[in-house]
Amino acid sequence: MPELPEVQTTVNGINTRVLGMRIEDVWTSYVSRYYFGKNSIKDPKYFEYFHKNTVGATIKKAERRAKNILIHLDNSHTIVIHMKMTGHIMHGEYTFDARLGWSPKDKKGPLADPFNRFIRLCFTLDNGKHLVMSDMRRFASVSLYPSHEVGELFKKTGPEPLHDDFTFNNFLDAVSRKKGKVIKIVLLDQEVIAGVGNIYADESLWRAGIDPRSKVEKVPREKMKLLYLAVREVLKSGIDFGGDSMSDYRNIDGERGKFQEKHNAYKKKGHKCNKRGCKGVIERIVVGTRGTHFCPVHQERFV
DNA sequence: TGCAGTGTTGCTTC
DNA sequence: CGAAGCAACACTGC
Repeated sequence: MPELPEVQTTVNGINTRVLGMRIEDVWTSYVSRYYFGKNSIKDPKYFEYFHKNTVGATIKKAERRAKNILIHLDNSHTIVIHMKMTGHIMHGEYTFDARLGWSPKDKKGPLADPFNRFIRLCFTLDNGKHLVMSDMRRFASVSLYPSHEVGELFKKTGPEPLHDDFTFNNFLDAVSRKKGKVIKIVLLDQEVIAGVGNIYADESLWRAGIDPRSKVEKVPREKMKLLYLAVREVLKSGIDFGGDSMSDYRNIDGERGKFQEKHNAYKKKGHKCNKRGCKGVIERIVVGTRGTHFCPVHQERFV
C-alpha cells in the first residue's frame, strides 16, 4: 500500500479502534529464509522475543513516522511495522483454521474482500476481536524495540512533509542536497522527505507541471515552490479520500479508500490530460526502476 | 503467456 | 570508498 496517506489512515484507525486494549496472544505465519534487517518476526527466534514482550501488554497509542507504523505499548516497548507493497492492517472478528490460518468470521463483509486474505500476523485482543495484518507478497517487516530506541531508527529519515513547521526553505534545503539527480528519484528518497511513494510522486509532479526526469538543480525556484505546495496538497488529499486502494490497501475496517478515483497521472497512460486547456495525453516511462506517468505537454522538462 | 506492481535492502559492478 | 544498477522478497491482475 502504503505511502504516507495510507499509513496515516491506518494509524488513525488503530487509534480509534484498539486503544487501551490488551494483547492476549500473537500469531504469525511469516517464516522466511530471507528477511530484511536483523529484527524481523520472520526469524522464528526473534518471534519468541516478540511474543514474550507483546502478549500481556496494552496498546497505548499508534504513531506514523515516514511509511512506518509505530504501536506504543504500556511496557515501554514499541511495535514497528513497515507494510511495504501489499501489507494492510485490519480490526475485526476472525476465526482460526489449522489449514487456512486466520480468516474473517463474517464471510460477506468488507473483511472478506479477496485482497484481505493472506493474514500473516494476528493479535488477539481482550475485546474478543483481532488486529491482523494481511500481506499477500510477504514483503512487510514487523519488529519490536524498547520505546526509547525508536528515535534512533529514524535518525537518517527526512522531515515529515505535512508537519506544520515544514517550510518551503526546508524543502529546498532537503532537495538541493541531491544535485545532479532526477527530481522524481529525489522525491522518492526517504532520507530527503519522508513518506512520498510512487503514486504521490507522480501526482505531485503532474500538479506542479514538472517533467519527472528533470534535474533537481535545473528546476527554477518558482517551479520548486509549486512542487512543495503540490506534494503537501496531494498527500493531504490522499488522507482526505481515505488512502489509495488501486491495489491491496484497505482501511482498518477492511474498506477501500477513494484516492485512486482522483488520479491525474498515475496509471492513466493513454488518457487525455485533465489539466484545463492541456491537449496532452498521459505517457508511461521508466525512471530509475519505477513506472512513471506524466503529461509530456504541460509537465516541463528541465535538464 | 508474460509482465508489472503502493517499497526497501543489500549485493555486485564500476 | 561511493554511487548506480539490479535482484530479491511472493503472488495477483491485466
